[in-house]
Amino acid sequence: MPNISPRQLEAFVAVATTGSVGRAAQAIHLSQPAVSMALAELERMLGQALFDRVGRRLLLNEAGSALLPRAHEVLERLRELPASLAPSAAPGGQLHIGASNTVGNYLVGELLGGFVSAHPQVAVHLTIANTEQIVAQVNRFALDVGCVEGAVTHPDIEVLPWRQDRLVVCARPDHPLARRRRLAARDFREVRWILREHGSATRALTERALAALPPAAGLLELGQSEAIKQAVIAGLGIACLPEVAIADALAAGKLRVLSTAFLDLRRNLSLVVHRKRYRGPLLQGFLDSTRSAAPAPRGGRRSTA
Amino acid sequence: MPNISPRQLEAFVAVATTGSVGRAAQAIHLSQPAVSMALAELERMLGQALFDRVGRRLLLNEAGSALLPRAHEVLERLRELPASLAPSAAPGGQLHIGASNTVGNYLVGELLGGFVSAHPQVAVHLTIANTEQIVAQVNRFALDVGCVEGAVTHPDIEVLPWRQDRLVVCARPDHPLARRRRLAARDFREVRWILREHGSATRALTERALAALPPAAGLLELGQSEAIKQAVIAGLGIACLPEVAIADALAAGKLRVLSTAFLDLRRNLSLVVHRKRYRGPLLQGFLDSTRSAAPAPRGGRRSTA
DNA sequence: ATCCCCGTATCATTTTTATTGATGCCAAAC
DNA sequence: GTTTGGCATCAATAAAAATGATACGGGGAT
Repeated sequence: MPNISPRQLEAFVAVATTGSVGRAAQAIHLSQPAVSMALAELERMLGQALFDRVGRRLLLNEAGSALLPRAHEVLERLRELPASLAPSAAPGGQLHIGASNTVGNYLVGELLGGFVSAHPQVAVHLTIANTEQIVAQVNRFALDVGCVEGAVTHPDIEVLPWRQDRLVVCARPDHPLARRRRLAARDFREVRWILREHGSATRALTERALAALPPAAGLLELGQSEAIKQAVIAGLGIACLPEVAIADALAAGKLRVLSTAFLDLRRNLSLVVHRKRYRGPLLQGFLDSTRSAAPAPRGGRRSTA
Repeated sequence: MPNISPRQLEAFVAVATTGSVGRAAQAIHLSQPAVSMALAELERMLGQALFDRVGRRLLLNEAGSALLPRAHEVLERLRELPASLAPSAAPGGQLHIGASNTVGNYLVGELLGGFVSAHPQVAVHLTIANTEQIVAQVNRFALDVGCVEGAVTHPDIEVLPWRQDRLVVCARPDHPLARRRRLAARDFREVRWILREHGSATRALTERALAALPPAAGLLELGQSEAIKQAVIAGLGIACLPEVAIADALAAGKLRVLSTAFLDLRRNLSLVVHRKRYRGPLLQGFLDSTRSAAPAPRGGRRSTA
């Protein structure tokens, strides 16, 4: 009775997460044939294929999906063994976190601050991409946890509410609309909007808001919130951006928020985790840190308990 | 960074459970030097000893005790991987159950019946020994679960109440005491008692009862309940035995129970499991099966649910 | 105190296993 | 139809582990 080796599991997990034998090989520092053979041997022992070979692509099939969480867990527990003996040693491992654009750029401190200071020996990898990509990577175990804006509805993904976020419409202080106290929808005729790219959750929410306004005079599409902010400051138009993204520019007097009380621009930021993902001490610790740190308004003050 | 191999864990677990490198070697079908080297390599990688070498004996030290449950769990999860893919296949593994003398001999059906019929492919190993030995083996992971009579108070052992048991005082139907309706303590002067050996939980409880009675006229000590039963039938004396052990003899009219209502001879039978033992589907299934089957009053009748 | 026995640790050799680089093969893109 | 990119296969090599023999060392017996 041949036993499953950790190398085979490692190869399988790597192939599943990267989606290709070649990338998996370089991810775990092995040659391509080694990974191919390890995977083949694993499938032979299990008596069934873990991937559907469609063309030159490997797609995780049902059996593979069932195995992936368990294999991942076994490997992680195996890696945790040495650390579990040092009594009070910090875990010291790797944590792969994904974040959407807004969160990753402007809420990094709030998201990671408490955790990294409490666990200095942990190597944290932050990947920034749009919601869809983050969720996909969490789903195939390439990321341990994601923090995104959009509402996620995937059966294998668990969504943990983190905090709320608000978009605001902003303009240069000398913009005509910026001088007025109260605004109505019809005031937004003939303005030029600057938007994020398609696929962005900020863009999606902005478009929902724009539907309630008169047609825009012109559109400008930029890939980054920061770029949009600079464009608004330069007077190229007005934009709808996360308030956390323009806090500094508001304080500096370079931007002004328009009073668009008639628009509901709030949204929920959530943490997403694979439901069957093994929550080791590191991952669990991170999730706990976000739950305890989230209610605090600012990072400067520390709670006593 | 050298990784821990399953072989090393297997060797470590085997040494920990058997208490000797040699026995561990033959248990996992390896040569003695192989186990010795695997263990040495594991300790080298962990940077600390798992056993205290006192003389020619290996005693699990603190670090080893911390590692054992985790190592055991990793190995079991690894073994479970193949089975987790077959959708509705029966688990099919090994389950090592320990039982004290009374339970193992007379309550086997009640203890194992429901489980083995529900899981035909599971190989069940039943070890019979006294309470102390069973607990010791559960504690060093040599047994998955034990079923004993005595009260266990070990910090690493979890005790799950199973069912109650009762001892009864019995004699031949033609014994002078067997003919009388009501008995008192003083009626037990000048009788010959037949007891179990020292170390037996039945013996301990019997002695507690005897302390409330007049001194015995004579003692006879036998190692097995069945032997005692036959001795009582042969008229060699009276005995205090589990009622489940003499049920058939009572029905056959070969024995009679004395009405000793003034003695409290009830005791609790419990399942004992190591607190940190990984409860895989097999072990968990067995524990569940005992909890659901226990409330049934007798073995002859089957409950519908 | 000394000898003997039992069990573990160590050593060199052999056997097995895994890894590598090269090559064949197939499907998709041009 | 040709080319490209990627996975599977093959023989050779390198690494690791298992084995049998042996050295070491602590208890128990005399």
